[in-house]
Amino acid sequence: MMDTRPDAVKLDGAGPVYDQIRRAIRDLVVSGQWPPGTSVPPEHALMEQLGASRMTVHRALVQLAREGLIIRRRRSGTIVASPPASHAMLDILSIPQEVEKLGQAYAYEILSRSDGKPAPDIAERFGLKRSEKVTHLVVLHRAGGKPHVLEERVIHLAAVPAVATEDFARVPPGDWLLQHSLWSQAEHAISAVGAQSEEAALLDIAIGEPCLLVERRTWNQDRPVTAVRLLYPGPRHRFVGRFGPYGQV
Amino acid sequence: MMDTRPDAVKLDGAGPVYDQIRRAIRDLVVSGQWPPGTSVPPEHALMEQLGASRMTVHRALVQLAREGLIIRRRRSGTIVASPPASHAMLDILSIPQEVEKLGQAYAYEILSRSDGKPAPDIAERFGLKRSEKVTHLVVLHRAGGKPHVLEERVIHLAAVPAVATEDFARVPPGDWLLQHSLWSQAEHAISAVGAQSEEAALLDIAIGEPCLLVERRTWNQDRPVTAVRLLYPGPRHRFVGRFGPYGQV
DNA sequence: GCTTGCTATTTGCATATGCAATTAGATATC
DNA sequence: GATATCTAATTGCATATGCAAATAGCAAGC
Repeated sequence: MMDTRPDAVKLDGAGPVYDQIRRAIRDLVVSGQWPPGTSVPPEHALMEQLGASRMTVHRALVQLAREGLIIRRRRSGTIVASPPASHAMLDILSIPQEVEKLGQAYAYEILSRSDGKPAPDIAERFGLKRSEKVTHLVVLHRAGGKPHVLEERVIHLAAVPAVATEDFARVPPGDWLLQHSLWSQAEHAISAVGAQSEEAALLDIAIGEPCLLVERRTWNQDRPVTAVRLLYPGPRHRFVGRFGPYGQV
Repeated sequence: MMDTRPDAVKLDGAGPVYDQIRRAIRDLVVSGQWPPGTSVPPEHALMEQLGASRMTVHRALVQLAREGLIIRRRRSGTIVASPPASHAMLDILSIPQEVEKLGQAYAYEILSRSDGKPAPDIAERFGLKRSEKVTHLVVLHRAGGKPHVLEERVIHLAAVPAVATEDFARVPPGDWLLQHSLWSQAEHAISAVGAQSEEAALLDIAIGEPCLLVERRTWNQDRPVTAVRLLYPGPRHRFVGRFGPYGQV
């Protein structure tokens, strides 16, 4: 057995007791004073040491377990977890918000629209059956007058019937959908591609210029709602995320 | 006042009661039966309706509130929240894990190493002061014999003294650091760039070919630990993440 | 050695109880 | 009408209690 004499848990008197306990233990873990594998004192011991009831200690520990900092097993006790494979959290803002955050003027333009059964190339690009009725849109978003991102989207009429009577004159499709549709699952994929000729022309860059491609598909209870390809030109654009181990912010 | 007659909460008898309640309400929210703004019945009402104690109901509601699905205020009651700006969660695996997941053989090679004060071009690329001592590494990771990703990394000697005596012969630097260093903050940036000549040669692609560039910097309590640039060739590579509204999985 | 079963430890869950904090809405007062 | 005050609804927190479930470690039996 390893020596697992843990440094004492110290409360700071600020806020609810269960949260003081939670923070105290969290700090011991993230500061490395309790490295992974350290055994956390059992509830009864903490209860005595801290003068709190077992349920209060329990509440703190349950929450830490849900956050992934500790692992609890009946009879075996509680140990500090190893930091899991991290997730990078990237904020997904709507495009108008994104541009506004850059401090630039936002504008958009619907370049094309078609309704009904999809053309073969579109069906293939989005993995659609030819029989599924969709609305297909190409939208150019501008920031400060310059092309910011090229959006190509299909919206499933079965999932969002209201799209048939919407012309997207005032609100771009992404934002409109947030208001007029529901989704329960989404999938993102981020990759780098070279701009094709048409895309390059619209984005005002050279053919083959590297672009960030974000492909997002959303479903509501396994029924597809919308799929979108967002093409961001070159090194101009980057996704940034900040986070801590154990998935914290 | 809006009509806020909520559909009944129904338990399914599977697992702990508090979790049945949590799931039942979560499902009503994510399915849209309780749209944002709907008022959730007060604890006493749910308690009677479900035959559970107030603390049990409370536990479910507290958890839903922490997950951001509902908003609770004393006296005002509980309402369904609006979905927040989403985040895309991307799994960040270590590179060996990443390759293994692809079902390919993993290998890596240290292409260069230098210790001490950084050369000017390196200092600039990573935003270092000339006086900070670092170890600078270039590593090529292969999957199934082919170049998978080119890694360029600096490790701060002040934060990780042990790096001075490690040759990374058995474990690549990224994985080694997970074992031998602590971090409390990290920042990712993902962008698309064209391969420069040297990079292209090492990755066995054409100059200018689009690549995904992941730049990650980590700190421990505001002191820099390591910074890395990972260059993934072309459309071969994509980051994928799945998630739901309200930040769920 | 191997398996089987017992026992004590530790966490998990649910309840009942009581009080504190917040505040919407009603009421009283100016 | 405006303002101050009160009241009651609602959530937040902590405790005490009891039992259930899992299981590590030990003991007994083969």
